[in-house]
Amino acid sequence: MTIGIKDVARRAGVSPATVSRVLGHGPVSAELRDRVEAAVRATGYRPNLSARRLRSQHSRTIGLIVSDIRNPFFTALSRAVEDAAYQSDMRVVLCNTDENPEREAMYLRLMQEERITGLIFAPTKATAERLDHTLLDFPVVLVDRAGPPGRHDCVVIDNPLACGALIEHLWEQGYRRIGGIFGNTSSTAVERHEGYRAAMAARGLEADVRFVAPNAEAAEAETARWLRTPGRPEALIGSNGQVLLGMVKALRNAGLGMPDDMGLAGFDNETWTELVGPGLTVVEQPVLDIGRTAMMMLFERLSVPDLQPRKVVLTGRLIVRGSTTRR
Amino acid sequence: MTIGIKDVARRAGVSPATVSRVLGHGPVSAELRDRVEAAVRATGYRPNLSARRLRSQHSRTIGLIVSDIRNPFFTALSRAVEDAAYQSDMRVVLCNTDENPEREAMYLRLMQEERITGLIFAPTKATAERLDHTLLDFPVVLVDRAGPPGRHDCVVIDNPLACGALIEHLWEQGYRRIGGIFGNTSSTAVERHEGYRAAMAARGLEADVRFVAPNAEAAEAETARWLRTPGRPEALIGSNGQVLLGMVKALRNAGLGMPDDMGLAGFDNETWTELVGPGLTVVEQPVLDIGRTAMMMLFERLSVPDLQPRKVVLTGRLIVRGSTTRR
DNA sequence: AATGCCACTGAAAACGTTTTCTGTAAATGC
DNA sequence: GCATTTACAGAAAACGTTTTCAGTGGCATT
Repeated sequence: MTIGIKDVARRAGVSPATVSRVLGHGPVSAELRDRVEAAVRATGYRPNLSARRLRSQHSRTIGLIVSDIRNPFFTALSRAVEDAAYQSDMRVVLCNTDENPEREAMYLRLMQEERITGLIFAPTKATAERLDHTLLDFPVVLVDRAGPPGRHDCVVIDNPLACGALIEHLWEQGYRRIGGIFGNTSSTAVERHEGYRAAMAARGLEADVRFVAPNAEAAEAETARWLRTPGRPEALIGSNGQVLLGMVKALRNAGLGMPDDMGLAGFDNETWTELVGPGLTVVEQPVLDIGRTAMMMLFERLSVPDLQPRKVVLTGRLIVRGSTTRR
Repeated sequence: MTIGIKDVARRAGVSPATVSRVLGHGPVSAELRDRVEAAVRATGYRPNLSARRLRSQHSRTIGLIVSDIRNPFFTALSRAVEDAAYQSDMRVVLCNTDENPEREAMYLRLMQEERITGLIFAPTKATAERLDHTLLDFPVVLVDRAGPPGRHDCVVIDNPLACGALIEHLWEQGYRRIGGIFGNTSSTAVERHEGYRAAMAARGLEADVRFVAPNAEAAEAETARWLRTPGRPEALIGSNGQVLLGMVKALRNAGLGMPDDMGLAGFDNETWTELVGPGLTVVEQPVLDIGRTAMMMLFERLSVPDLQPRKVVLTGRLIVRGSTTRR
């Protein structure tokens, strides 16, 4: 049916082995190499990757499991990973879990069946804790979210530090009653929450928080509810870009202006954050670096499998905009 | 090394063929089926997809090639495609071309090597014209962008109509000198440009357009330049979400307010469009429908290969917001 | 009691490659 | 000038499945 390496071989008057060697940089004389290359062009031959992977026993594929590809943080991440992968002549298979542990399990199974060479993974808290690298036959690099210490390689940002910077900035701007809305599925939100709590406590301020599913709809609903309760905060922080987006919508619907009616700050320097109202104060995460670093760590682990698990901590950058600067 | 179907077979005391049949819904007695299933669980067996694909000669994989995964239109599309695919127990392999024909060619090659069962593709003008389904051994559905008429299945929106609605609305709001910024790589931008031109001509208005690479940076630069020239328009339209984003930034930098200093409208109802300034007037595309329809068409074509190429035209929805309502 | 059919099972071939193993001729070392 | 290495080429095995082919035994039909 479709043309295979044998057809090319016949046409070039050589054995299939020789064709394979030409394609795979084996030792072949110049003359035969020319003949084979001509035959490849003439026949329009395309290698069958399934056969190649089966025989050679490596898939040259890396898996990338994220919680939501519609979140710009993860799309940027996936671009970084993909670009790095293709430079090493590797494919990427990308999956969305919607923060759903069942889907995470299903995709982990898929990754095993694909016999991927390595995985980059942003897991929910639940599976991060359960995740056992001894059951997986490929290395894993956790990204954006850490698991239990010392179990997996991971690359994250310093969330407590970043949250501290956020609170310090709000404090300097004169905000005192500062509330927070945090996601309820990721270890990252937990860390940010702890950073928030510590920074508040250090200044003798009282913490006031809500937890929501980390998407805009949930965050908007929760914020709207909060705004209607008496004694609401003077400023709010949101634990990621999607949450922040929901909060902005709620403020807008409530007719509250930033920074005076309410200060607002959060995480992820998404394109729209500089455009909305007076601009949103955010902590920018070095997404591209996170992606590239994750790939590097993966490759290192592949070449030296029994390295100690390493944790790389990058740092976010505070971008101050009008949503929190009231004087 | 890793456990295969033979190991399962040995453990269950049956032949590999029987195990395969249990896994693949073949006819097997209840007793053996139980033994095999127990053995599968006990061994933790995971099928090898490469081997399976090689032998069975179908990959159960559909390809999705888009121009930029960071564009929310395409991420939404990819979610729709992915969800539909997984419901039919198919995988998706997703690729970014950056509107670069070389990358398009490379990914088309990859798709052949993966022996995908079908492709959903948003091509640049250049490759849409060259694309020859007779050279590809899988069906293709073009999406968002049409090729030469009658060559491929495709699903698009009615761009001239949508552009007409935009111009009509601006006309009603009293705008007369209306300029447009259009992408220079896609057939979609061409259609929108033509729709704009026709709608302007129908009202005796003079067209005034610029073409840019369809990304925010290029659009911002071009808009900034345009704003500095004398006799600038009273309103502008942008041919997609990224272009629109760049235009907003340029207006903001120039200190021009909407809708009075400048009216602004365009395509793609991205999350931020309702948040920026008085809200942006946009044509919303039914992305989810586009994705689902594309998958449906692909499946239909797979079951009835020699259908005539069909073009499905959906319609956009005009969402009027403050950026163009000045009274 | 012979025949045909059905439901199930195993042996073996097949999928399209890469890799190992074997062979040959030329080149090199003494 | 002989032995040994080197450089290349082909035959055949192997990768882990699915599928074809050929039974086998039981049951129903004549």
